Amino acid sequence: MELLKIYHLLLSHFGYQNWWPAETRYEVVIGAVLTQNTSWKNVEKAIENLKKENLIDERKILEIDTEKLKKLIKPAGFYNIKAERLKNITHHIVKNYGSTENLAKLPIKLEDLRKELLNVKGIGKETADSILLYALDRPIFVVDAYTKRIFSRLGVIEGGEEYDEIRHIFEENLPKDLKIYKEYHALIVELGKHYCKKRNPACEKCPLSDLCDYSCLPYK
DNA sequence: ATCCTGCTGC
DNA sequence: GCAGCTGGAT
Repeated sequence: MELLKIYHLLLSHFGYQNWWPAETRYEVVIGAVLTQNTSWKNVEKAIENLKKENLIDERKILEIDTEKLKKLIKPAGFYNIKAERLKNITHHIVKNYGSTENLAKLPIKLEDLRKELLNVKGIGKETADSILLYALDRPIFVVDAYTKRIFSRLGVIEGGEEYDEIRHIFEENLPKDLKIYKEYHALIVELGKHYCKKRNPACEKCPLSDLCDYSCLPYK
């Protein structure tokens, strides 16, 4: 498996992404929920709205009226359910750990913490893993729609595999390294957005074209 | 399989 | 105009 090689190709093409773009752990949690099926650009606006009101704070999100929260996060779309989801995950964190910062310090087993997050309504596998990796610094590989698309086009996976199966493929073929996990997923997103697009992929310029049979590039 | 939503880029 | 977006629940 050449997953590490692909990582280095992406890294030398795009450079370090230094994900996740956030000032605090809790801001990562908020971003992870808000970006569900939503482009980051729109999430930025929602987070800006929250920052203006100094709301990137677990207690304040719990205190704020849900209708007001909906208005503030509106730019991120799906604001009705996302407001509830933000309340849900925040309530879980505060009730059990006091704060995201505090949760990050606790020596809870990764699998246990993951199951716990998945029990929060509105937190699925991808959101849970994003929180674990980027907010809590836990070594877990995040799989998203870009990951599935890119690596099925590359032929590394078939495409129909389940989330955790794909996650295991990455975890078993990469060094268990936080930095690599964080950067790799960020690089995958970058490639998916600008090159390995759903339609009209830019295969000619793709840094992985040498490894990929998906496109119909001439003389390949 | 469908619903939930605003916004950007083409 | 409308496809697509760092999904999840029903």
